[in-house]
Amino acid sequence: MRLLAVEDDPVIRKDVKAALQASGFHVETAEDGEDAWFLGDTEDYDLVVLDLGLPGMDGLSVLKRWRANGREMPVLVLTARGAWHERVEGIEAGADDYLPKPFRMEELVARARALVRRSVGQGSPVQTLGDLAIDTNRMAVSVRGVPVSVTALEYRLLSYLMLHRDRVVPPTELLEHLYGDDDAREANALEAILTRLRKKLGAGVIGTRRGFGYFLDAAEGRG
Amino acid sequence: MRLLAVEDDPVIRKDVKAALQASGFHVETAEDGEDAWFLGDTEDYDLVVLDLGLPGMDGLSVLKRWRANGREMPVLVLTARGAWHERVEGIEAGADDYLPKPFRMEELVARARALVRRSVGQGSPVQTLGDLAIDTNRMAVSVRGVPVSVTALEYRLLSYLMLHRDRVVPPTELLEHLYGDDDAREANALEAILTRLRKKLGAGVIGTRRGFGYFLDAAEGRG
DNA sequence: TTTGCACTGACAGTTCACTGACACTCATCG
DNA sequence: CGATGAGTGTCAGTGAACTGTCAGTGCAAA
Repeated sequence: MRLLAVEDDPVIRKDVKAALQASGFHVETAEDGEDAWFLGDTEDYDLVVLDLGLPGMDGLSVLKRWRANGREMPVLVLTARGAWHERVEGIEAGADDYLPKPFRMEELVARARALVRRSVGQGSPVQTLGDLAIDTNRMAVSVRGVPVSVTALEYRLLSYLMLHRDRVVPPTELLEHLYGDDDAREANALEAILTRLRKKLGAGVIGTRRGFGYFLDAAEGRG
Repeated sequence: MRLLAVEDDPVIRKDVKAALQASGFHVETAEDGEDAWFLGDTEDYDLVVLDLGLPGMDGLSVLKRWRANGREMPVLVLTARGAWHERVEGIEAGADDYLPKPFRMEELVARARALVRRSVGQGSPVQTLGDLAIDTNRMAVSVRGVPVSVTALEYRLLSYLMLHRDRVVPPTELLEHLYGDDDAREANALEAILTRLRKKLGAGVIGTRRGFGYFLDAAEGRG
């Protein structure tokens, strides 16, 4: 899960980042409206947490410009306490949820998860790409219809690649997703998981772009 | 059965909670629309009892937002006496049943049970999966037609797995369902119940997906 | 050819789930 | 009131599955 947190207060920003990272998000941050707008417009995030009170371009304007440019990622807006007009304007500008300050970190995490679940979990719980199929309800994986037994880490790695099927995912990002910053492992741990997973799935499912990262190979099985 | 009761009047809330707990529901409560919406959007309930007259966000808005977000749990709406327009609006907003105030607690319990039964079993109170059969009226369990005597906790665990037969249920969720957030037990308590239950049901009924959770094994007895 | 990233198999430590034993609580009954 | 038994949580031990590390190999890019 790739997430952008936009918050100008360095203390809150640090706390928010820590809490979201602890619950498995890969968190990037922006401090002002200009940076936020640029990142949100050029990068692909699964979720954006956006403070409305920002220096430079204010949050509402950022959100409106994203939506005007067709950026559809879910956005969770942080508003000052009691600022009802901000909430209404936020919803109208295209926010998917709002959270009034001050808030407990657990609440932020819960809402973030709910938003992601909602945006991801629409439609069939079975995602397919080429010969590969992942049933996110049963945590089950199959290739060409044949069930493949995968472990917890293997499954998380695979579903992350499936979620970001449209790009090459760097190993650092995969490591962060699997372990978080807290207990970092060596890069080789990731390679070990990949080796085992490839042995189970067969060749050609997970591709490598040397120096950049890994990706799901859609060409396999041509469709 | 996990249930959310939304009611601002503390006296009624207490009575409702007591009555529903006495009939076997695990009851959580919310006092205003904001809390209700958040809980209903982030937690998984088997039933919601919702008073329409609430401070903050009113009940109808809460219900509409749940449905707009794809939350499908059955909702029983409580309306003021004679407020016909509220009932109509409630049904249109996605309520599954309504109950005009004042009401007798027995009636509330009866309707709550009916709603859960309707949403779970398609009319029949007996649900089957593979060799397993659960009679939700009698709280009776049988395997291959042979009655099995189960305790209260075992039954609740089993019926919850039956309710969510289409997915793997994490142990944390099972713990929440069995005990609620209030008095948490160690994960081992769950495993103890599972061991006893499996001994009664025989092998192959309840499956484990290591690192994810538990599920009812439909393949057993093939049908 | 050189360089360095990526891959692999083997191994060992760790974690996870399961299980039996025991203790505690509570209701029932004499 | 005390005995009894069912139900259930906790503890501790076990075995198996999982996974990180290591050491060595392969291979792509420059």
